[in-house]
Amino acid sequence: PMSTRRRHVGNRANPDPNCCLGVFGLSLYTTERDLREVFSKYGPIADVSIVYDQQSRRSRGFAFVYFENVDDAKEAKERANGMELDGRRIRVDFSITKRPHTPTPGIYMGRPTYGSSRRRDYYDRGYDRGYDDRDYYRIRRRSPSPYYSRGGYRSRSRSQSYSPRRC
DNA sequence: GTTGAGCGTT
Repeated sequence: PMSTRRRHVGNRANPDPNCCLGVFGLSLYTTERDLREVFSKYGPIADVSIVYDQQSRRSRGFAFVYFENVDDAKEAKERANGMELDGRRIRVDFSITKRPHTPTPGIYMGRPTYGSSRRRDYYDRGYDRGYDDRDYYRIRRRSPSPYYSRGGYRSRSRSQSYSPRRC
């Protein structure tokens, strides 16, 4: 029987819920610090990264916010989508990608190929992807944000047993 | 401080 499972990269219209939110339409003057301040209202943040243009060093106007827990990411997506930030209406959605691509080494990393070398494409291609490396931002995770210890961290409704789905 | 769709290679 054929698998009905979708490809994990997903489609762009309906990204599956996950801990990483893409935030689009940012002002060029919004900083990662600003984003952390806003989004930590919904739960602990693992990381925030704005995407910068390589030459100009300016923000490209979008960013990724990594939550520790998917449920907080869901909540943040609902509440922060359409919010105004630094004079711009921001769009918030689950990210379809998980992390920046690993830079390609630029040299052939596969086995030496003698003669029949259809293998080469296989090895070359694999290097640029990296969408599934779930451990990537584990090692980049910083110490918890100071913001949600100063009272802004929303308490769970009715304090029921709550098992966070971590990512 | 461009006026702006976008899913990333510090």
